[in-house]
Amino acid sequence: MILNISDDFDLSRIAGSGQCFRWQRQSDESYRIIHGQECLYIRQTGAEQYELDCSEDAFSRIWHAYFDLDTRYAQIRARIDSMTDPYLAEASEAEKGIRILRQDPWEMVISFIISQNRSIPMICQSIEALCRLSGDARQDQRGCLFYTFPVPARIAALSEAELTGPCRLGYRWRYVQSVSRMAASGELNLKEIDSQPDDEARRLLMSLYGVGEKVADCILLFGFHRLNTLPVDVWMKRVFREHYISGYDVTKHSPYNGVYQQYLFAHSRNSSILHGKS
DNA sequence: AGGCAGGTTCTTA
DNA sequence: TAAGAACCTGCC
Repeated sequence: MILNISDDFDLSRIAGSGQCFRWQRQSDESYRIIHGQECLYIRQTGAEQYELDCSEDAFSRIWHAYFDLDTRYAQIRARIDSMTDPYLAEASEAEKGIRILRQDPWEMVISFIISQNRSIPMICQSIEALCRLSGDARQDQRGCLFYTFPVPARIAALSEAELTGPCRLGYRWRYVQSVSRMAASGELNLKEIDSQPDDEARRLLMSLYGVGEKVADCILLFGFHRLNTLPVDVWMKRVFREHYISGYDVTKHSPYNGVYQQYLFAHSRNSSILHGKS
């Protein structure tokens, strides 16, 4: 189907934003996206026009929500005051097109535990191996095989050798196993966490083995769509150090601290790659 | 070849 | 309560 989107929507920026690890750029410029039991190919075909290889029905059932199309990111950007916050204004203009996807909470828990101390390509490799090992094989619209993200019990059933070998989790394998066992037994209930306010949900996530502040915040922002959550990693520390000497005012950026973080994070990485830092 | 990376845990004071 | 070491692994 052909879709018109007038709000911010940039596939390559979303793909590179560090929130999703199962987007694959194809040779024809489209992206293959795996989400739940589904696989989607999407390609930009005009200024505001996109081609999706799914039915109208599948789009309104699944992908509309996944891309968070009910949220107006241009409006969220418009709240930024370029007089008092020139750096965020610059970053949001440069990185316009990023959205916060509504991804599966369980997938986000495991993905961000795996993400610690690693680069994006390495995270993608590990997740792909994990899905290949314990997800369900399915065939996509183009006849290619893809693997769904494994449910807790399936990950819990994997051995140390499988988690450290093909999945290359290293010392993180214990974290992944522990959380998977808890989720499989019901001791960890993500729906229940989702019903809690931000600070309580954060506290519960941080009680999990292998989940510290940064990972908990990523899960809140990308898994539970808590748009006011501000994950702070080395890139954000650099932003604060170099551009917010007198302090970063979270109150001023509420309730969209998480969205603004995405602009600042992406801009920091992109300009440092441009200037050959890193 | 040794340091470092998008982080957390565990140990020690 | 806070600082420091250890941890997988790949890359420079």
